[in-house]
Amino acid sequence: MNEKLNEINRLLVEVYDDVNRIEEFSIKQGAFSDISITEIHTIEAVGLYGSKTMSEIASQLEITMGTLTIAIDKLIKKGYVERRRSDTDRRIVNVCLTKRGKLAYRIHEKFHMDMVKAIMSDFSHEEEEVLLVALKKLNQHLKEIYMNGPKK
Amino acid sequence: MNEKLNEINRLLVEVYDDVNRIEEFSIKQGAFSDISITEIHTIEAVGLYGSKTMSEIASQLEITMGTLTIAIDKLIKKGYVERRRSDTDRRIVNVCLTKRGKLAYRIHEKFHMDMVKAIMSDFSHEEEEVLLVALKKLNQHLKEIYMNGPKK
DNA sequence: AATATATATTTTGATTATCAAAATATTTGG
DNA sequence: CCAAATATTTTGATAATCAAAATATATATT
Repeated sequence: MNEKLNEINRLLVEVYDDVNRIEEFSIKQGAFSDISITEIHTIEAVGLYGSKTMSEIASQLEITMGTLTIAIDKLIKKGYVERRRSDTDRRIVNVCLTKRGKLAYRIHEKFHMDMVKAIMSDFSHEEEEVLLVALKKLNQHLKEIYMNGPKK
Repeated sequence: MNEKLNEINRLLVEVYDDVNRIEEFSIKQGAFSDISITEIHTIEAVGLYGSKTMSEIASQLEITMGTLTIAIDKLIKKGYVERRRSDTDRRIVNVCLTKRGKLAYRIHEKFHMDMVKAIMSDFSHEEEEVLLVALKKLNQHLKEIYMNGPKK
């Protein structure tokens, strides 16, 4: 019994590490080698459509606004995002993607889709369904653990 | 079709982020709040039994030896590992866990097991089997992507 | 309206994790 | 014995992060 848990744990850890490495690798190789994974995630959080405030982005990424300010400064320098003060409330800063930022977003999105496609191509339709259900449960459970603390 | 891929992708990303947060949280709350996730992973790489050389640990963690030197310095200060020069080849440094290091290792291992147990408790025996197979395939696939580059 | 309080963001000062390249110490092959 | 190889550490740099202080603006209260 414990043996199976052990194997699942090992597989999860390996999958986790691999995803990390592959994502890192795909960025370093691609057309946008001047940005890091962290920066791609910031670009993702800004989103394709319209603009978001600093607080919105920071809370979505679960980082402080201080950290975000620096991240956005750098992304502006590199030409991926724009910063604009709101006209209606001049405390608020609106951030949106530039053309280049949107392109980076789309390419990263495609990378993710290709990865998932590659993974799924091995599965039968039935297995696919089970995996979907399993992932939902897994996700649900992790959220619960996160809410209530990991104590057993 | 694309819709399902999208959902699987979203679930995978969420699971990934949750695991990260939960692991972080579990360390910060527990008996070893003076070490980070990175440090726990270094402790894991040193391993419970015997000792490992700096090169072995660095290559396992895929970090440079310079980075590892600093990490080990800090873990020694905090009392989790010991450094000893080999008697047979005085260039080589052997690192092993202290009592405290071993305890941290075991507690982190238990955390992982508890998490997997919590996840699996929701699954029927059949689902469990499918998940195991799915994880194996997923893992296999990721390794292939990693080897051949993520280009489709 | 004037002032106090609240809100949104940036700045400051610090820490951790990381790398590449240079330096050091030791071993091994000729 | 010396040159080359090997194992590690040191150095100098950068990225990502936080908490707390500072700044700017809006809102509420008297």
